[in-house]
Formats: sequence, C-alpha cells, structure tokens
Amino acid sequence: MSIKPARTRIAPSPTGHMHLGTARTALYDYLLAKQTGGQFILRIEDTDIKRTVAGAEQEIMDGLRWLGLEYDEGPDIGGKFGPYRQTERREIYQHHAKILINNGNAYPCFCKPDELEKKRQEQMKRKENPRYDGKCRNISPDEAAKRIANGEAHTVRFKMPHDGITIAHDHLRGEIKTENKQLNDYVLIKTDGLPTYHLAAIVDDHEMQITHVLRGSEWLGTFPLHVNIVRAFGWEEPIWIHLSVFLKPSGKGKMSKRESAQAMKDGYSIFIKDMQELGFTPEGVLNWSALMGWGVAEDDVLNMNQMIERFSIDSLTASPAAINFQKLDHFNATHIRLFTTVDLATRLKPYFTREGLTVDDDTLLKIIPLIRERLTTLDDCIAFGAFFFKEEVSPNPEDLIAKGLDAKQSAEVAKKCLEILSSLPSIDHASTESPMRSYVEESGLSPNQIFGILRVAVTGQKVSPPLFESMEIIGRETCLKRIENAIDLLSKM
RNA sequence: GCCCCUAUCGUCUAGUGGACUAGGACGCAGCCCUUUCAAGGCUACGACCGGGGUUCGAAUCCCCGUAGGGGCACCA
Repeated sequence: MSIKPARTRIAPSPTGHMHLGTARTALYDYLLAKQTGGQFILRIEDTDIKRTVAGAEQEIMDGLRWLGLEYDEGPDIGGKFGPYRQTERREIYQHHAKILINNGNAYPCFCKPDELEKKRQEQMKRKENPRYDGKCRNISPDEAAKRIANGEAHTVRFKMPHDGITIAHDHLRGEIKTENKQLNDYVLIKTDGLPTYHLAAIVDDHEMQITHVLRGSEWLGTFPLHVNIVRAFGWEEPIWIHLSVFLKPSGKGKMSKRESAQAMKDGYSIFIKDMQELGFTPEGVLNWSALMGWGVAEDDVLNMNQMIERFSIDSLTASPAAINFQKLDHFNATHIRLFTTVDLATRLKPYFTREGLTVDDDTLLKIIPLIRERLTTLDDCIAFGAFFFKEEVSPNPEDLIAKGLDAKQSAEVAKKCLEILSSLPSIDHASTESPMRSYVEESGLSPNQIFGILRVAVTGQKVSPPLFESMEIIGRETCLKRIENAIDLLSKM
C-alpha cells in the first residue's frame, strides 16, 4: 500500500531511562519507514546540557537495537544528513535563526531571566496568561547589532503574529485552530547559543527531509508555534501525527515515580532496560505497546513483519491509553510459545547462567518443550527448570508428605517408587509410565498422591513440568539418588 | 485561571448514518482435558458519559454540559 518512501525519526533527549512511550513511537516510525521502503532515523536532542545524563544516549541505542528497531541513520552509524546529535549542529541553528531575524520573523531579546520571572509572577497575580511582553520586539537592527557586538547576553525569540488564527493540521485530529494571541514569542536560541526544541526540531526535520513527524501529544500545545516556524521559513510541512500518551493502569494520570516503583515491585516496568531484565521479550513488548494506540480489529498477535504489513497511520487512535501489564504478560507468553526451540534456548540460557547454573546445551534443548508453555516471562525458566541443572535438590520435607498421608506412609510410597524405578534399566518416559500406573492401581491411592511425592522428591518442588518427561531428562542415577534422599528426609520426620 | 486534545465492555480496541440483538483481545467466572502448574477447547458475564439537535434513521454528524488527559520555561 506504500505510496512514496517515508523518512521518519525518533528524537529522544538523553535525560534518563528509555521509556515505553519512546519505544512505541519508534516502532510506529519504523513500521512506516519499512512499509514504504523509506528510512528510520535516530536523532539525539541533547540541547539541554544541564539535563543530559551520561549513558542515556547509549541506553537509547541499546534499547532500539534490542527491540529490533534498527535505525538507518544515527549518531553512531552516521548518514547523509548528519550529524545526528543536536549539540553538534549548533552552526546550523545559528544560521537558521539569522534567516528568521532577517526576514522579520525573529528578533534578539536582551531581557534577563530574573526580570522575566518577575513579570511572569505579576501577570499570574493579575490572573493573566504568563507571556513575554514583547519588550525587545522592536529594538532596531542597528541597536541590536551594537549590543550583541558589545557582548551583551541575548536570546532569539520568534515573532509570533498578534492577530489572526493559526490553523495546524494533525493527521489524527484534523484541523487545530488557535488564536495567535494565545501564542507567545518563544525563545528559539538560548543565551548559551544552543537552540530550544522549537527551532532545533523544525530545522532538523526539514534538513533531514523527514516526511512524517510522530511525537507525543504533549507537543500539541506548541504545535501552532511549530507550524508557524515552518511557514516562516517557507518550507513544506511534514505530516504531523500527535500520538496519545500512556496513562497509569488506573487511567488517572501519567505514570509517576510512585507508580513506576509500584510496577517494579509487581515485576513490571515502563523502562525498556528493566523490561529486558525482567524477562520480557522484544516481540512481546512491541506487540503490546503497538496495540495501545493502534486499532487492530482482530488477530492481534503480530510479529514485526505482520506489523509492517498491516500498519497504517490512518488506524492510529487519538485517545489516551491506560497501561495494562496483564496484557503485556499475555503477549509475552504468546510470543514465547511461538519461538523455535533453538531460539528459545538461546534466549533462556543467560537467565540460567545469571542464576549461577552451569547449562548443558543438550539438556537445555530437551527441556524447552517441557517448559515453553509454562513461561510468562523468560526468567520464569528458573522456577520451572533450574532443577535440571543442579546436582542435588533440597525439597521441603513437608512437601514430601502427600495429602491424606503421614510421613511414614509417604516414605513407604517413595520406597515403592524407588523399587519400581530401580528395577528398570532406564527411566525414559515410555518404560516408566506403565509400571507406575499399575502401582497406582494396586495401591488404592490417587495418582495425585503418588506422583506428587515423586515429583517433589525428584524435582524438589511441588510445581514442575510433566513428571515422567522430566525424569527422563534428569537421568536414572540422579533420579534414584534424589528419591533415596527423599526417603531419608521422610524417615527423619 | 487560560488554551488544546480526548470520550464504545474493568482495560486495549473494531465501528466512519441503515448490514449493530455493537465485533475482537486481555482480565474475570464456569466447564472439558489433566499426576502438579500451565497450555489448549468450549461457555458465560460485560460498553456506546449526559442532554439537546440534524435525519425517515445516529455509537457514527453538530451544539452544550460533564469527566479525563495534556500544555501555559532561556525543558524537551
């Protein structure tokens, strides 16, 4: 369905951890670019030096790559339209600010921060909208030049028209009309010579030939400003798409530090780096976040190729979406079940080794079919499979006692199991099941009681993958040893 | 306070004037399967924010409320 190649960009600020919202916007950017045969670009918006956090840029790049959102151009790989870090583009913005000054759409401002702050306070006291009063709007170019030459600190402000209305067009919301008197003479270049977002983003999007700007709806307020800046340059506008924000699970407000901490306690996070550590998969995270804000009627389990195929900016939704972590679990588990055995084994191995276990690859491959459908997150493999890689297990003695039996009776059951199993040359699934079933029949006990004792003895836990298959993988000697140990434990009670 | 955006099951959403007894997914409840836990299958419960219009006809278009969200920086 592609018309012409789209160039899209994700333009995060390196001010903290990479957020879920960034990931979703990047996903949509990526899908649009790939679908149309265009390019997806990473641009770092680091013009606020005070807020820049060391390592944040790397985290963004790592996060995008982990998600599989490979960018075609970016700070670490370059590209035709670089540099891709705004602090390295200072002259470009200076140049463009001059263009605006020269064509009467911007002016130098010499007002001091404290004096502006004072005015703002007064305006608020008078219940007026805090707005720049235009003091420097009409300083003559000659005088301005002189003061600049004298080294007087100054900013550059956009000269917003006082009259009329600005009509901006958002692809999801249609025409957004704003009275110009509501708008402000925003600062374009700060005293430190670096641009604000308003100038930098507009200039870069144009210079980098971005065709579709996808960003959060928090930019809707300054959207008319941006449109005015584009028009002041006489440039063609990109297609603007303001995505809805994510709300906390209750739907009341954005995720705050408090909710983030609570989520972390529950084993969830809205930070990409955390999600990776918590055992979520790129496939799960992508599928989940994609559907918050993108209306897919049916068949909503999608991989990257399917998303690329089906994505459309026309089916994006404008209303805010409450985060639902249960649904993340669902998508994560669903994608885990879709992985091939080898793929899943590769992904699981780090979680086992992180736990200090030595992983034998053959064993790992064998246990995948047993644990796959039991995993919600990748790190669940510890709960379901750690005992395969341990020399010994240490069951809770209480757990060895079957329901309705006492320790002595349970020990008798364990002994009988040991007797049956040790008489077999091998305890593979095929040869163990039948004699064990016969024993259940004769004993008058339930499968639950007998297999329960055996399960705890062999795996060390009450909940495990299927018993006979597990014993086969653990091996005859180890199984018998573990049952003996269980008998020992029971007889001491 | 001012400006902007949004409004369908608890949640994410489909729906673009008649095909709607409003569809799907998550969750929840029940049943089946079953040696535990899952997975799987089946069934149930569950929504058009309110009020006015427009129209033969409105979830769908308009207006007014209401609610929620976002913004009002030399931050992005």
